[in-house]
Amino acid sequence: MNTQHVILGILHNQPSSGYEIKQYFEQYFSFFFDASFGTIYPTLAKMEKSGLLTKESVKQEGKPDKNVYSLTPEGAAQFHAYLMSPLEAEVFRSDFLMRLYFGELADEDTVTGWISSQLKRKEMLYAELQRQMEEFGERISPAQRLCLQVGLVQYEATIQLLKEQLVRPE
Amino acid sequence: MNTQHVILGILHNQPSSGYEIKQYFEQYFSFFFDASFGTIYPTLAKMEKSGLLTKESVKQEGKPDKNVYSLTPEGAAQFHAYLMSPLEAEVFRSDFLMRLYFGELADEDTVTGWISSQLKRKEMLYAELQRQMEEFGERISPAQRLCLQVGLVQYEATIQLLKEQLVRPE
DNA sequence: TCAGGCATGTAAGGAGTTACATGATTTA
DNA sequence: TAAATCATGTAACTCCTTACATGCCTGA
Repeated sequence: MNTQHVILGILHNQPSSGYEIKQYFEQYFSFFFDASFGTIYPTLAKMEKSGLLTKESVKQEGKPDKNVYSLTPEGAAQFHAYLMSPLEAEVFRSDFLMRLYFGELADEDTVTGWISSQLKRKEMLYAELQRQMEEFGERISPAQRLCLQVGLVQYEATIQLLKEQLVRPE
Repeated sequence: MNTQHVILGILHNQPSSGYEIKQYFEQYFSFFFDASFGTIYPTLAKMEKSGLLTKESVKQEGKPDKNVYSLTPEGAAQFHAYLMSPLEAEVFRSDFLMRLYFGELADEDTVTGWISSQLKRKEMLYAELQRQMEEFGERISPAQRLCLQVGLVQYEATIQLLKEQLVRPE
């Protein structure tokens, strides 16, 4: 799974510009994927060149023009091929856990600082997912709901554990 | 946090060869970090060149020679500088969640297949963490124990949710 | 008039993977 | 003698990020 696959998926739902694709990432699945403009724009250009997308310039009122991309039949086929390909392993890399692992080498206050800032982050992400579940929970597909739930239960479990740890460290 | 920092941490505990460092990754924190030989060996060479490590060739009985690396004072200083630097955000990229998100575009059996293979993976990782907790739980530091616990509670929560989903999909 | 949002792009570089290449020793 | 484990390394490539560059429009 790479940026190209995600772009295919988004454009399968509706034609969009690079800017809109980035907003989509941030709104709907920032918790398990992200990509910068420095990836998105070159990827779109490459995909158009290889025939997966078509570009159309669209004029807007009170805003700059935008390039709206749509899937070609080849683009749609490529996306379905991705969905049929073997599931890839998740990538998880945690600076927080690495520091905990080597925590003996730092003083206690430093370790507590890591735990409380990690807790704060998780709480913010959790609140954002809850907001999304309240806002979209009724309208989205069962699979999309499960997607949100996976995030929610993971954050819940982590938040609870980290809170306990701060109350009675040991 | 990158491979260099992790190598510094491991060598802080004990001098090791590249091969041993890789084994260490796999045994103790494969669930939140990994790196291939193609990263480890060039990184070790670079670190030696820049004065963070010293290399010593060690002969072994019934095995090829190995290059054992040790931290220099500059290496130790660099590691402590890393521990004092701001905590970085976790990186999480999930092919599984991405597919769920676009799940309407695949048929129901395919989605069920993703869920059950994801469940199987998580169960294996969970079993491995449990084994580690039983084997090392008494001997490791509180911070290292917390590290394992974070993995355990996240996997537990996810496994439970995915199981429910397979029993009564909706 | 200036900050902020909208919009697109490029260039340089960092970090990592996979595949290849080599070769010793041990065990079945 | 073949497979598995131990051990080190390189080369090509992929993918991505950051920083830079540009410019329009809106609202305070």
